[in-house]
Amino acid sequence: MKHNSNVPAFLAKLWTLVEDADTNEFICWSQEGNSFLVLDEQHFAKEILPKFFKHNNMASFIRQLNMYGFRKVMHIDTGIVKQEKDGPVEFQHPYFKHGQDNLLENIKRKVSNTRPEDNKIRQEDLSQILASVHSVHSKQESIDLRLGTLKRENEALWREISDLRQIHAHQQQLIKKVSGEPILMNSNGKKPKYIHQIYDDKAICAV
Amino acid sequence: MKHNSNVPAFLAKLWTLVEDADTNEFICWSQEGNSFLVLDEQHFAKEILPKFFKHNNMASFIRQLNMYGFRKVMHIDTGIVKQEKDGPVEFQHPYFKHGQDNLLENIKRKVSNTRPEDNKIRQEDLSQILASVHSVHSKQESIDLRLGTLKRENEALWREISDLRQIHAHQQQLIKKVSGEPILMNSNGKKPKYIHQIYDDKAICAV
DNA sequence: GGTTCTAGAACC
DNA sequence: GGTTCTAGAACC
Repeated sequence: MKHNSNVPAFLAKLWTLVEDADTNEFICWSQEGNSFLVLDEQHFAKEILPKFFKHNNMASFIRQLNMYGFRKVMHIDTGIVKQEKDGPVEFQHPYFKHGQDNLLENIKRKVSNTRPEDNKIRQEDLSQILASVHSVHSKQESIDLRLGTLKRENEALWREISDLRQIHAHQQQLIKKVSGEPILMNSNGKKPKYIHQIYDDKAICAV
Repeated sequence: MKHNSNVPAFLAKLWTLVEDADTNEFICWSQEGNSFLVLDEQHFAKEILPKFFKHNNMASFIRQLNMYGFRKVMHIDTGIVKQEKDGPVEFQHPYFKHGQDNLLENIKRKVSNTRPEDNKIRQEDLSQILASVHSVHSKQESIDLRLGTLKRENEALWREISDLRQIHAHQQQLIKKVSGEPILMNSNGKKPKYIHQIYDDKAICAV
């Protein structure tokens, strides 16, 4: 293995440990070479681990293995035979294989605080969204009020226009009767534009 | 200790284990009696644990302790003296005290999936809120359109009324000129109600 | 990045 | 509720 490679210290030490024939009594490659076995857990933890790491706890060793994506190899019981409780522990990683130290650089330490940060962001999002909902809801209420006012005003306007048109028609009739010709001009000298003409080409939906 | 009490099996076994003078060599009360010590972790795990539990793993024992709220007692290093790595492990719980088995019933196993459920609920809330926001937003857009339409219609109506009033006024003048008296009645025989009278007591805000 | 204590989650 | 494997988080 290249010692100047970018392989983390833990992986380099683990590789050395498993490769080293002197410690094969306690930790070694499996038959297939795609996993490693710890044969005497107690002795391995107390005697071998401190020679490579700053502790002698199997738990810390396993924590590191999991941190780098190693998985314990479960020995499924084939039928009746009960799995021996004190058998060797076996760990495996797709890029940790006998004789293929070039794969080691593919093993990545799991990065922390991805989920905690996500949760915090989610919390902030939640607050922002709630504030936004309340804001939109308030505006909607005021718009609804305004809409109701406008609608009533509008209806009143239509009624007044209806009334005014009738008055106008009656006056027209009256004037026609007395003068013989209708008056259609307003003060601007232009023919008035009726509302139904303005909206002839637009659909007016009900409120 | 009452054997018919509602104390979980783990706590009952742990209490027995710590109390039992025969195992004091491996697990016993601390001097003050407010914590317990495991003196020879390796022997304790492999020889004592399986006599009380269905395993011989210190990790499983510690997992249970944590599950019931026990905390490891940390031995702070006073200054220069380095803490011995292989000293006894010590665990403590406010309701686990020498000679006070009546307190045991206060020790509660931590219930699981409180946080996961919270997160799931939060996720569901988030989805519902987002859907709600989109719904309200859509409605707001349609109301805005409707409001714009009504506003323009309203303005056109005001203009037409203005025109009609002018026409009416001119006609009045004309009729007055020719007949000597004004015509104010519409076809219903009632006096028309002008829009400014309807809204005299209401403030009309701008859109 | 390493070590330690505690917790989550799956399985029994 | 117990056991096991893995992960979170704090501290170094």
